[in-house]
Amino acid sequence: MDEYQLDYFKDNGFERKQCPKCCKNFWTRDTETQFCGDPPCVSYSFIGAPVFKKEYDISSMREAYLSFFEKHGHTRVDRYPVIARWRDDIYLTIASIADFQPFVTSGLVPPPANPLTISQPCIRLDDLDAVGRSGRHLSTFEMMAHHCFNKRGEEIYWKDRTVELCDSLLKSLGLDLNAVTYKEAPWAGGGNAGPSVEVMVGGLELATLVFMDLKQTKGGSITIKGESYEKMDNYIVDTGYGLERFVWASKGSPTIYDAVFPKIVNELMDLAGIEHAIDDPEYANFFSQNARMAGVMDISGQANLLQLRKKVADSIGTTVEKLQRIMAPVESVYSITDHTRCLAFMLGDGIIPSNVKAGYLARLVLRRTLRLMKELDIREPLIEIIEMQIRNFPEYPEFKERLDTIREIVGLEEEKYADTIERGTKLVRKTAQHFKEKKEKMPLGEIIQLYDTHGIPPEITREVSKEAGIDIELPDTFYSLVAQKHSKAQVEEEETKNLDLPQTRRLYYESPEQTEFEAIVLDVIEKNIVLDKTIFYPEGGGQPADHGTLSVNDYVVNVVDVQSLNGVIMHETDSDFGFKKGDTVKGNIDRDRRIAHMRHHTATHIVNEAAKSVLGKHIWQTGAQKSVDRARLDLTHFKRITEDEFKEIELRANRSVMNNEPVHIDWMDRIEAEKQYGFVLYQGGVPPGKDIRILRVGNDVEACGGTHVSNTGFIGPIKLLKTERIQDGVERIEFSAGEAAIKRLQERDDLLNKASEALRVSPEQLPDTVNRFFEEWKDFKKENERLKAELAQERVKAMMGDAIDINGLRVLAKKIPHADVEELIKAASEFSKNENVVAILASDKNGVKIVVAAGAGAQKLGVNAGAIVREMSKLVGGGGGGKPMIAQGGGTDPSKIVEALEKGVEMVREKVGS
RNA sequence: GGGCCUGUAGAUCAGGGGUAGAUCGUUGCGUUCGCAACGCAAAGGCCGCGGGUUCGAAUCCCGCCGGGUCCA
Repeated sequence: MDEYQLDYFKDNGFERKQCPKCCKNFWTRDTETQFCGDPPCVSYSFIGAPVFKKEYDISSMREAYLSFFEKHGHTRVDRYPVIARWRDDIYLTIASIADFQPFVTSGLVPPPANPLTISQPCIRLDDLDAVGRSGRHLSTFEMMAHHCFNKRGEEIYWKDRTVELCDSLLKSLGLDLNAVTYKEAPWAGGGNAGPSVEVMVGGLELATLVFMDLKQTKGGSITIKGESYEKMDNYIVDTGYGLERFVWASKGSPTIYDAVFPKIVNELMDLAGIEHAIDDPEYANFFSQNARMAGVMDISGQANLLQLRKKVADSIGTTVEKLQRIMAPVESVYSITDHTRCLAFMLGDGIIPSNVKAGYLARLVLRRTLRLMKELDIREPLIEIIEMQIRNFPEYPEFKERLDTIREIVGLEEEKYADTIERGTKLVRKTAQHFKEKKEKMPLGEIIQLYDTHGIPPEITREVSKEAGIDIELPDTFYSLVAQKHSKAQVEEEETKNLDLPQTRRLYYESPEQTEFEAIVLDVIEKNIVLDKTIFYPEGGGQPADHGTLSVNDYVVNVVDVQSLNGVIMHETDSDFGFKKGDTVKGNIDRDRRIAHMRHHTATHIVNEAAKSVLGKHIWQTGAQKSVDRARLDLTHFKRITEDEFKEIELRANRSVMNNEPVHIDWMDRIEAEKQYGFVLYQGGVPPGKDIRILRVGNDVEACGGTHVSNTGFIGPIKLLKTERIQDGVERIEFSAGEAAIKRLQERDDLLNKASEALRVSPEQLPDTVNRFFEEWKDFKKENERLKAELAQERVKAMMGDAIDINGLRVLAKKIPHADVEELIKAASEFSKNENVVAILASDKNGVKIVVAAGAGAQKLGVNAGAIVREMSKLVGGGGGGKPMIAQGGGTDPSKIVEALEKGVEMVREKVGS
């Protein structure tokens, strides 16, 4: 491939070589260099031998990088949040280029500056197992980058300049340029691809320079890894320089953790009571060997970890056990250091822990950290360590602002985790006991079930089971087995048809009050009609489509749905009457429906703002739906909304209505709007396009494509109906606005009135009266029970004489009119307290009820109450059963009661003879 | 978004179509100068809510509400 034949390489004496180990091509200045520079072909050589002329910490390295690129014509851009709110395809920001996807990279929206430089905090949780152990893995890192967005014919710079900049940056840091190799590594990901080079120094990949110029296209002419691609009109320089790796390389310490967070590592070592001897040569040797070896292997998974331990132990002449004893706690400290930094970013940027979506990832990291802390017996509250991290980031003052909320969240999460573990431990103990008694091993399925359903990590299951006296085995592949359980077929992505039609002019934006219009039919696709312009609002942003009519002359059809396909609005009708291209149609929308939607939509913004002001800045809309008579709004919140908060939100929302605030709508450039208002704009999702519609009501500013009232007073009353917790960390508020709110209030009054009328009291007295009734009802129930028992005793006394004698058994067969089952049971069991008796009782309440009870002596003779009831019940058209001592049954045919009683007696006679 | 588990006495939980249970706690009595401990006894349940199936539902089915948990 000539993709990599750069003039820059040629002019600067580079040579292209092929690595004899991995057979990949690379470029170097140094004629001596043999290998590509990438582990496992080479191992780390920078440990103990820093590659730059001085040491940098995070801040100074970041500053050195950004100012270098500023000096070379780039504009510095502020970092984006670690939660990717401007995207709906990923939860976390995983790379600097993610900030500019999809609209900048696609060319739809111009970049905030071009070329630009940024240091973007990123979170990747894929290799969580390796963090702390490999010496180099981090869950959270800053990707320093410079990006350049080129258009065909308007190129700013491309490959040569990019490599040149990289060279000069490294040189400015004092690197001997002979030490760099540029390894060819074609890149593909996220629907894009292109050539790329990895910048290798001392065995460490310091940066990747990606030249993104291909996009995945069906039938594209270029094939990579089985996918077809074609050239893009926009081609992008996408670089990624690992800030932490640069710091590490500048220090040459045994691990990246010691290089990046020396202070926090030390404090945690103290808290864990570990002698931190990284300055001790023997100790340092352990870790540098470990890092070197780990650098050349993939260590995810237990089996691989053991393999690594063995290699390291062999190379320094010690045992695996000793190595494990020394390394494991320190590795845990490293993990905690990394994880708490991750949490500082996640919580600092407003992720609320939850059991779904990004919130789940935050909880995952949080619980993992708590587990590690427990293993090390660190008693310090987690929040203290997170605060330590936050103090360590003076460059992110926004974290300090949120500290109170973060403190509360972490406290709650710690409690929740403790609860889960306590519940879990009990459950494991019980399960273990169960299998111990059965003298069986605990099946793997059970252990998976404990984790999957109850969140108990397998390690805890093992530990607790051991205490309970049974040993269990855990396969290395435990977590992949869990994953398997959840794996399912991928959903086919819907193919969007491309209509070859112009975008429909949206009259509903131009004159939102209008309810009638004329337009020309551009196309008819089955029952769908496309017009040149429309006032019909297509479903979107949680607002349902308008309904109404379209007519030509006297012919009228109903519009039942309206959808927008890439800006072309389709009016679905309930008739296939032949509208023709070029017809002029008259359209009318259902005005009441539209107005109800508008009221609910604007009200949603107001309630959102009110909730934010009452509950806090962490409140974020995760979904919303409007209809004619109600709306719902889903918000991120870490605990239940209390009654008082609920009322306060309602009050503030209505104040906003009573203030009759104007609603401002402006079309703004996306980048401009983001700069001015921040990502809070994207409450209702991310709209496509260069220009976005900005809606301002009071303090609320959102990107919104819905139809809105022009002044809040038009909304009328807003009645909050209820809150619901739809997921952990997500609260749903339901409310009605305008006429619908009045109707809701009237309905509630009706309910109240009906309830108070039923009890003949005024609504004010209702609570007290209901309480009294309930208490009295309970008393009567008890009284009733007692009386039934008494009655049963009396009946038994009275009926004794009616019993007939069958071979020494006294058998009582009798119909007790109107008695319910409970009475029969009480009487029968009272009677059968005597040894040699059988009670066969029936009543005609609600069909037929039958109860048979046999005394102990009768049972010995073979009398079975259950069997008798079964036979008797058949006769009366039902069924029954029970125990030999007492059984119940019944049927629907009271006329057969006498017959059934005779049958019962006969069955006793059969057993004991006459 | 997709699963799985779960709701029974004040608390922790058993039962899992046929008379609602255990332990702790509570109250009373006994023993004691008194307490603890012990013994005896009692009170305490719309078996989350609403439907359905059934002669009969805490139990089975459906829906709702609440709690927990895993995955993407």
